Amino acid sequence: MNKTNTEENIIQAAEYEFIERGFEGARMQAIADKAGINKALLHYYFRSKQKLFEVIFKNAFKLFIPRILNVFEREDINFFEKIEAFVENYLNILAKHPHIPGFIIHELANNPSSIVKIVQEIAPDLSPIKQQIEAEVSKGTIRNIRSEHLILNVLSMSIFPIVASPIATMILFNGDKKQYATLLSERKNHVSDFIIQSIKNPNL
Amino acid sequence: MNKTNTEENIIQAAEYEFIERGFEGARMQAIADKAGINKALLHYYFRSKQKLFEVIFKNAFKLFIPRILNVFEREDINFFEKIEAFVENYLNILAKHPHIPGFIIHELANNPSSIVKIVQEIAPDLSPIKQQIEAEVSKGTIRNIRSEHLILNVLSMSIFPIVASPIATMILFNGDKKQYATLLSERKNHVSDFIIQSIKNPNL
DNA sequence: ATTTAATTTAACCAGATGGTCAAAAGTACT
DNA sequence: AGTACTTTTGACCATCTGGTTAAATTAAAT
Repeated sequence: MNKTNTEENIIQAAEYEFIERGFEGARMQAIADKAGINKALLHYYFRSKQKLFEVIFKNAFKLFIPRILNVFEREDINFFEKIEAFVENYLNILAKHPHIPGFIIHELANNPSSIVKIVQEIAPDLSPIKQQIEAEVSKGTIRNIRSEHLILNVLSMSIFPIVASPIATMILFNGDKKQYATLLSERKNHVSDFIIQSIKNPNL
Repeated sequence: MNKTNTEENIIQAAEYEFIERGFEGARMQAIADKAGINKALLHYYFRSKQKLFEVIFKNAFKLFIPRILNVFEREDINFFEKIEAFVENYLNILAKHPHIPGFIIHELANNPSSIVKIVQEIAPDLSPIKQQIEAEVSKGTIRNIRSEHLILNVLSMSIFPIVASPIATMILFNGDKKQYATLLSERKNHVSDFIIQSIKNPNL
């Protein structure tokens, strides 16, 4: 076993454990077992549970501040197409990592300074997007809307149905997961349609 | 100290502890301290951490399946006004209990059967609302939309900004909580506007 | 082959945690 | 005042948990 392999094994195991159970629920022993190593080796590579957690959290968070925002820097498509592209992209990422948003939200709920720091470091700068929205409002392509609301609406309709899927499945489909999965797949088109329908200037 | 008082004290303390820290993070000792009693008394009233948790979870969940749904049974207002009334009501409840939705979502993430059972018992029946949406589509007052999507959109835009407030505050306003609070207060009008704008039939 | 450094393990430890128990304190009833 | 029942407590326990240490194994360098 060389160092690189073990370290990677640990990270994968820790990722699963932390994201599935949260910091408090995660067990160092479980991570060691899943990585096929001794618990002491865990502390040899990452000094403490806290340190290991921070590595995992950082990785997870990075996944969700994607280059996807770059969509809004493209000049070959218009604003509505950018929204479509963004939503589709984001929903794809969410489908691949459905447990990460809930994980991030939960761990951030109590605002432990260690994590807040990480978020601040990595957090993306949305001001270009804000400006772009404001520009569209000025141009009159979309009706008057505060940029923050629009951003929040897009993120809400994309992320929430994933984060709250257990309850949503029960309430909407009496627990039928297949039906809910179908609904989710429909949302790749639905969400952007719904948004564009709402913001587009009806006079054009 | 009479029984009623102690029991109520425990429940209040447990509510705070569980909702703030989650089942795994909650400590029986902390609950006992906060209730001003002995830890053994906790087990005298509620046999185990699990049992106590279930009581708290049930209470919390009940708060969010409100009679508010009754809004949709009113006959004195039209569909759009119902949406407005619902959103305003729901956002008020959320403002009063901002930590409960995240709590419910997190505890349900791993689908422990004990909790799933509770949810199934209490979960509201949305079929009247679904039918109402479909009726509006037939009437042509709103454009064609699948009822589940509309419901999910309303809930998403209402709940997500509260659940994800720590990150949202950082990303949108660099951590300025006052600005975010202002934004949230604006949403009582914004969310229903945004929705109605999206679904209303433009030909009418 | 021998020394040196890195990797891995088994055995332990201290503190925390949920939970128990027998006795004490309180209450109600006669 | 005495009995019976409920409520409350302090002391205690078994187990779990993150973390440590010293020794063993393996790999790298000379």
